[in-house]
Amino acid sequence: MEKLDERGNREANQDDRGCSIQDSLDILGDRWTILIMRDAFRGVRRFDDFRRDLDIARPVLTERLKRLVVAGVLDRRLYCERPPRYEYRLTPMGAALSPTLVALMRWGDEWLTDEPPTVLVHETCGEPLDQAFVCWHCDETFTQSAIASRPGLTPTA
Amino acid sequence: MEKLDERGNREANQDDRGCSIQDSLDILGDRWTILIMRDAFRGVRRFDDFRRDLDIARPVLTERLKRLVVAGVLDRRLYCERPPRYEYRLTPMGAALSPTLVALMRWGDEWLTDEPPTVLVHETCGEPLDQAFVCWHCDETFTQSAIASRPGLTPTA
DNA sequence: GGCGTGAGTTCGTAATCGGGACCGACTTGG
DNA sequence: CCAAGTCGGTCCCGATTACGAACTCACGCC
Repeated sequence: MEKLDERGNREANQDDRGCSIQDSLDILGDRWTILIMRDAFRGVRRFDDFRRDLDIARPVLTERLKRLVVAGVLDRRLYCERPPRYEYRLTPMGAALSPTLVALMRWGDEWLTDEPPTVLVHETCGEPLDQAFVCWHCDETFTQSAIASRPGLTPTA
Repeated sequence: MEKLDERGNREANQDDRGCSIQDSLDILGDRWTILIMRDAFRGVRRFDDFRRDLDIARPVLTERLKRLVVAGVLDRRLYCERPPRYEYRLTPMGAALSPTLVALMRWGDEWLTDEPPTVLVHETCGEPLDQAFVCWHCDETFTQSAIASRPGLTPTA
């Protein structure tokens, strides 16, 4: 089980265990969950709205929502006592997924559609935003290259 | 099938069709694909290396790689004629997924693990990088809020 | 000639998905 | 009071899909 790389070192334990991408996918990694989160970002909160919007089978939705609540990305709260009705809201942990969703959306917009992409705009000026990497130290911004990752992910194609 | 919102407008056709998150997930949206892409970013290129690293069933891996090649995110090329051996490399389209993978990794690092997160460093200065939104117009950078999205995704929790 | 390896395919079984029916609590309308 | 509707589920069943093990094929090594 102990995996060694070609140089004989133990791979930075980013690997088979503790890889945070793997961990994230343990929560988000099926055909529906990310779409549920997308809807949650859009403001969808109620069971039947998710169901109708996604056209997902009820038992599956029930199970997914339950998992997401347990995982801590959604919060199930009573919004009406009589009759008891629940709504699902993003927790801070769930809201923190926005960069992921945005990245996914931008990728799809850029590579998968011809239609005009969804633009995110800066509220204060109305100009389009971009998602990028910043180095607060150099006060530099770049969209992709010049990144070294230690350890793990190597974004150089 | 024509869906109208409460104001009677046709929802910005971002919705049930043409949502780029949905489109992206049509390619990436199962338990394995994103992990395959993560490995590809790490430099994994050969069938059996993917298989061993992910501990994925062979037929499933075959199918996923095929889909990814058809989708255009991986390129299958012969790297040895006799015997014929193939390797799978990221295309530009595949490499463009790095922000998504990074976002996912950072989310997992922040919310799912206690271990020290993987830091991406700026190659020229060695200081840690951050992923953020930038407004080239205002020359401002922010990590989350103050974003209005037109149309679709509303990242306000 | 026998073994090992890389890249698969085939097959049988096990888990998962999706659809439809049903349920329980309550509201609204007559 | 009774009927119908809504919301948020659960239960069950048939169809997909996943997974594991075994087999294939083309070679390279000794």
